Amino acid sequence: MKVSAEQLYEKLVTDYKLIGQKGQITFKLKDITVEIETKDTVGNLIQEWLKEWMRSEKIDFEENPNTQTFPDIFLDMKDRKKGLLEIKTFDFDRGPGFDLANFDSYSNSLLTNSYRVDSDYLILAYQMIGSEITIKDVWLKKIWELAGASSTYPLKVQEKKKVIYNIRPIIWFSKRSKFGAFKSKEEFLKALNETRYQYPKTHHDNAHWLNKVIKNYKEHTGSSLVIN
DNA sequence: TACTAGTCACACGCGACGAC
DNA sequence: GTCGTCGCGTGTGACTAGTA
Repeated sequence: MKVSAEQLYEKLVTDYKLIGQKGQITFKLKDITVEIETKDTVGNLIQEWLKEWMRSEKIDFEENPNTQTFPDIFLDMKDRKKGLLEIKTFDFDRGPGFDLANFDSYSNSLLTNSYRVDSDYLILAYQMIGSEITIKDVWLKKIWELAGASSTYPLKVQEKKKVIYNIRPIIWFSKRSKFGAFKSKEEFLKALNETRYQYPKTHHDNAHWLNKVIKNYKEHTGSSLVIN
C-alpha cells in the first residue's frame, strides 16, 4: 500500500494510537536476558520497530541501503525525489538534541538535490524510566518547522571550536523558546544562506549558492522559490 | 588481493550557564 | 528550580587510500 508521510502519521498516531504506549528493550545471550536501561540504543531500536510496524501494515517503503546517508526511508518507490522520510527520536526529558543534517553536506546536496528541502521528518519523543520506554509524542514536520535562528547565527547550528558541524533543531513545541521555527522553506533557505555568509569557511564561495539552489529546485520541481 | 588505518557523515548524550 | 541554549565529547558504519 502506497502512503504519503501524512497518511503514515495518521495511521501511526490516530489509528494505531502510538502516543502513550509503553515498551522495553531486552537482550538475550544464551540463557541470560537483561533489560536495557541505557538510552544510547533507543533511537535505532525505535527506528527498527517502526519499519517492522510498516511491514505489518503492508505499507510500501524502501530502506536506504546506506544507513549513513539521507534519507532513512523512501515512501515513493518510483519517484526518488518524493516521499523522502527521515526518522528522528529523542529523550523527551532532555529535549531534542538530534541533528537535522550535517551543515556542509546538506548545503552541498541542495545544489544538486534541492528537492531534499521538502523531505518529511517523523519525530518520536520517548521517556525512559528504568527499562520502560513510553512514547510521549509524535510529530510530522518539515525541516523549516524544526529549524530556527539562534543568538550566534541566523540558523541554529552545532559549532565546535569555531567549526560548524550540524544544523540542529529548536524546541519547536515549547512556548518558552526564545527563537521560533521558520514559517516557510524560503525563510529557512534565506537563514542558511546568511549563515553561510557569516561563517568564515563558506563566506568566500557563497556568492551564487542560493541562486544555484533556486535554479535546481525549479529544474526538479517546476516550482519557483521566491526569496527576498 | 587482503588487510589496516584514516576520514567523513551521521547520531546520541552530557554539563555549564543564564533566563524566566 | 526548571527550562532552553550553547559548547563539547564519543561511538558507529561506509568509504578510501596505503601497504604488506
